[in-house]
Amino acid sequence: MEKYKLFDAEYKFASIIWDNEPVNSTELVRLCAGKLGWKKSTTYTVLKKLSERGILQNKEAVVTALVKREDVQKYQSNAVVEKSFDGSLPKFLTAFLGERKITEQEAKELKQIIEEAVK
Amino acid sequence: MEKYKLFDAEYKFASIIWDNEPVNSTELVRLCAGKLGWKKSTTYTVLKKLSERGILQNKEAVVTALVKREDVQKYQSNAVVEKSFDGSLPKFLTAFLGERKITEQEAKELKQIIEEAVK
DNA sequence: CCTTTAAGTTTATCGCGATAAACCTCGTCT
DNA sequence: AGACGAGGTTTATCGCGATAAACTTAAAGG
Repeated sequence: MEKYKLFDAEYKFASIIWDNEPVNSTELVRLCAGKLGWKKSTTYTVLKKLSERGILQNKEAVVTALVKREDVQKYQSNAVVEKSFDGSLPKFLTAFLGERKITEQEAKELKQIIEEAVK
Repeated sequence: MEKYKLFDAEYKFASIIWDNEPVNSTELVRLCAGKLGWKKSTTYTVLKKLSERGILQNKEAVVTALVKREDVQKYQSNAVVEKSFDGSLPKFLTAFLGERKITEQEAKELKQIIEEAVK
C-alpha cells in the first residue's frame, strides 16, 4: 500500500503519536516541541496532512492513529529490500550482518521468527 | 561510515557502474540515458560529485567504483533498522515477514545466513 | 468587556536532491 | 580550415519535503 509511505519527518511525528495516543492536540504540540524542536504551526501542518491522507485523525482535539505502526513498518522494510536488494531478504540479511557477530541467543530468536513464517 | 550514504538517484547510478565497471565514461552516458533517462550532463554531474566523495573514480575516461556495493548496502540496511526499528533486527524481520509465508527452502537459506553470523 | 489561551488554518520560506542547459577543449576526419 | 564527436565543467532550474510565520476563532476567567 502506497498509503503507508511516510517521509522521515512524518514518521518521527507519527511515532510520537503511536507512543502517546490518544493524545490531546495541544499536548501533542508540547511533545513535538520537546522531542523534535517543532513550532506549534509545524505540528498542526503535518498533523493535517497526515489526517487528509487517512493516517491520523484529529477529532475534537484528540489525536489518534488510523493506521498501525506495524503496517507502516512493514511497508518500509519491504521498500528497502525492494529498492536496494532486488527484493531478496537473504541479500538484505547478508548485508546487514556482514562481519558482525551475533550471540547464540540472538540467533535463536531470529530463527524462531523465521520458523513462525514458514507456517 | 557516513561516507557510504548514497541518495536514491546516486544509488541507482552507482549500481549501473557496479554492474559494468570498468566502464568508459561515454559508454556510461549511454547506459544512463537508456536505464535512467538521464542527459549527458546529468551523468557527469553526478559522476563528479561521487568522485569528489571518494565513491567513484574517473581516470582517463574510465569509470570505476572505489567502494564496494556490499559496503554501501550494509550501511543502508543498518540505517533503516536503526531509524525505524530501534536498531533491532528481530523487529525488522517481524515487520518484514508479517503474515507473509515463506517456503521451507527459503527458511533454510535464511537460517543458514544466521548461523554463519554466530561464528 | 477585555484579555488570555486553546485550537487550528492558510500561506510562505528554504534547503536540497534531481536534473539539465550551455559552454568548453581537443583530437580527428574531410 | 571547418565540422564533428568524445570528454568534461559550470552554472542554473525545479519540485518537494521540512518548517514556520501570521492570522483566526472561540471559550474561559477576572
